[in-house]
Amino acid sequence: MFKNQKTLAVARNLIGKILVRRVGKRLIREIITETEAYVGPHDLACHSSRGRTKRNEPMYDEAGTIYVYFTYGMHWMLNIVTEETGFGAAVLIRATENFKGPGRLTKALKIDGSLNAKKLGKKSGLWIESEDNKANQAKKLIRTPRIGISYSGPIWSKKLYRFVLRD
DNA sequence: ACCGTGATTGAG
DNA sequence: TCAATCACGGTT
Repeated sequence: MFKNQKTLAVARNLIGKILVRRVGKRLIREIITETEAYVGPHDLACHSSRGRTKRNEPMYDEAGTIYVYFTYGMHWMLNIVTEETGFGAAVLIRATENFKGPGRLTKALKIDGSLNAKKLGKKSGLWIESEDNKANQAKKLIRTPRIGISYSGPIWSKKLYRFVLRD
């Protein structure tokens, strides 16, 4: 699903799907309720817009790669890489049903830099359940501008690239 | 509205 | 080197 769709479509379609995290023997299953699309190097809010750096290197790997980075001295952000290898686009998972906010989500699911650049799947212990669920079939989406990216200027900061599942 | 917190970045 | 910034969250 990450390879064959545009980043915006991936962001939209991830809403309502189930994010699964293995921590020890336990599986945490969470319905994704909020995502944001970072659509490529032309998108001034996207990390790839300023070229390849050590931090954003995983964004240039194949679709389905996990891109986790640390910000504000405290928080890990979880992204899934999209589009063609070498392009530099991703979807930020901002929240699930029980964990609102990207920093709280990663904390709850024990997601940190050790997952960076790994692939979604059983091996890494983080994946998306392929089956749709009821919430996905009946999903009612709201689109808004992305959060916390005012630095990207008047055009990109206004794009409706954030998707939220209506409560 | 303000600030903690520390890695990352780009400028010098 | 170094200062500014930051895809946040908790508190005032």
